[in-house]
Amino acid sequence: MPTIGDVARAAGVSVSTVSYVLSGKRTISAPTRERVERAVADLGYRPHAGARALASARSNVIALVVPFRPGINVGIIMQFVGGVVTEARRHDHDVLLLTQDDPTGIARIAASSTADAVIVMDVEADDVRVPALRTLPVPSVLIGVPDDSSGLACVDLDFTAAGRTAVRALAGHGHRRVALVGASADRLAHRANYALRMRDGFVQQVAAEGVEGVVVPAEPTFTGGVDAVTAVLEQQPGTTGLVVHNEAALGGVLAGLDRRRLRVPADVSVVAVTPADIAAGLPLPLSTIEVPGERIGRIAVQMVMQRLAGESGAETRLVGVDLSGEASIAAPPPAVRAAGAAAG
Amino acid sequence: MPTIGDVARAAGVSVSTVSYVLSGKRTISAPTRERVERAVADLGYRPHAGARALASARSNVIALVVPFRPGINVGIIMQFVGGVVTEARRHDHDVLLLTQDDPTGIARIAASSTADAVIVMDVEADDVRVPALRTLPVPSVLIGVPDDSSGLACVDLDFTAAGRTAVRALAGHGHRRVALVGASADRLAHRANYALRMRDGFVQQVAAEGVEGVVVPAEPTFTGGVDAVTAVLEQQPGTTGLVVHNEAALGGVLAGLDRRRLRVPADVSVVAVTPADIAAGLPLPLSTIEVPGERIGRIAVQMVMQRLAGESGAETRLVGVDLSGEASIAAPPPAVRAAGAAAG
DNA sequence: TTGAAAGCGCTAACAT
DNA sequence: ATGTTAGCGCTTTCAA
Repeated sequence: MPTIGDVARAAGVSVSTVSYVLSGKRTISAPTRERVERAVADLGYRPHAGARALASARSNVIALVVPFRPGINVGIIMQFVGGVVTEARRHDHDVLLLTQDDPTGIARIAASSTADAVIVMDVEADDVRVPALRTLPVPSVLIGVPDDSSGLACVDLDFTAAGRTAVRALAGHGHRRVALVGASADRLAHRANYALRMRDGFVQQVAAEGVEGVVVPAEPTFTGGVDAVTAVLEQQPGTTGLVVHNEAALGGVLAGLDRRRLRVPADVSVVAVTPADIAAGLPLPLSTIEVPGERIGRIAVQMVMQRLAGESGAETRLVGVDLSGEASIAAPPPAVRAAGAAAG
Repeated sequence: MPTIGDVARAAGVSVSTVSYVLSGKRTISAPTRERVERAVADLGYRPHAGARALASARSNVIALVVPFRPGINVGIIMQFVGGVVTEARRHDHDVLLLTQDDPTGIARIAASSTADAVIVMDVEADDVRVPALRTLPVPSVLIGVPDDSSGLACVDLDFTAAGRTAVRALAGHGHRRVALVGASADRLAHRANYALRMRDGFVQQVAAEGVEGVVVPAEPTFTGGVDAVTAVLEQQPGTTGLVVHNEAALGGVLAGLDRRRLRVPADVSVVAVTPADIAAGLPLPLSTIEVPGERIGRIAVQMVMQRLAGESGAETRLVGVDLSGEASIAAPPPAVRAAGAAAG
């Protein structure tokens, strides 16, 4: 591999000139720049990443902590990751993968200057990693919002708004009994922040609308969705509106309804909170509140870059929600509406 | 951040002694080692990754090229990635994420000594990246086998054997008309190697058993599975055995059968080629040929480590398959069997 | 506008 | 068994 010295020799300049041509931190005469650029191209020169990191105290690497535990919706994870990697490359950074179950990973990466910053996915409300992030020698950005977000940079979809928006839409069409088919029991037990906030928004708007509502966890599998439908109808007979915040269970939910001869939306209205491509793969067009995973990943990187540039500190950014269309929302069937009113 | 010099001073030894204690490349007296280790712990010292990479010509990073294109089964991807990261950490390496659609990524990472080796996932039969891998200045390992694997290190499930095993099991139970519900048309068009080899194995064994078979692509969605069932029954009426090699469509396939009142396995036998956890999430117990994604990821890392140690060169490792149980395989229904025999 | 040279923190000869 | 020191390849003062 050629070094910066080889390039300098080939171009007939000093190594510092080559360095400055590459970094653009000094004005260089056009002829000199050209000679250097030609030499770089001819030799196929790439700066040695380690040497650069050592001299500049910047690795140009972002560490990303990805959850691999079961009960995780892999689809949305991949979207986040894709957004992070793409945006990082736009800022000339690479992404280093860390897993949740490597407890010392973050500290190791930061203390060894392997990465300039850390992005942590799937943050729990009382996440044990959060206190350590506050004292980390490199900036960090969380995807998700812990209970105590003081001093932290967080970004996520506004799940509370998602819950409220979904219920508002259903209630607006006359539904009086609604249900949230949400994250798995395991995720709730771990207090996954998105699951809690979704539930809060759902519950708040149920109260605000004066309707009845139940919250049912679902395993992120086909079977989980089928079982959730059963649970909903047992726990709250006459439910006509479903909010499904569990992409992996969505197929099962629709199958469960189908199996009971419940048509969507004639008998039951459904609002899906899911990445767009998952919704597109389902047998029915669905009214969807999109979870823009890729976009959130990109924002996380932008927040990292701001912090590496010394701008801004603690901040929570909640991406707004948007309910697309009325493909799977309609008024509840008259019979049930009457029954619901009678029961209420 | 403390440096190796700070540790040396605190322990009252030279920097090289600290370095050797850390690397274990020299025998150190017990008392000295203890003093150094204590100083390392007290100061919370971590070697600077860039400095180490510069001095040792080793970054201790493996680059992993992950596909993010649509039509990809994210579940299996995540399994590979999890296996790679876990095993890499066991060997004191970190994993850098590269995406398929960063065409210069591999060359950049290798030429800049950012990574010591590259693992490439989702290799296509005539993958354009393959020639470049042969001349890369760092070792590479492919997950998947291209048409011309000369000079390369490859690992994958033995998909040909998977196809044959599935057909053999179905034919052994008396099925005369079988179908492969495989990868998406898009993946086939790109000549994804696993899809081709699965198809080859299926076709070979269909011929060997003297039965009839069709191959139907399926989009990796619920709808894709439903549609595939329709296509199978149109293209080959009386089909009683299904081999499904498309985890994301599996739920849809079962739903499609259910919708036609075809019971599994009383009317139709099903062999699923899928990661174990996907099969576990489905409404029926399925006879499964497991795709051991995590294990293959681990093997890829082990192959990397061998090559970094200077051992072994070109090699293709095909992980053997195993058909678990007969939960969803039974003899075909008599009526159909007779019809099949009549038609054959 | 350019060059010379002092580090950055570590590894691995080369000494002893 | 341990210490000394010359680099590794780059960035960035300090000079000119």
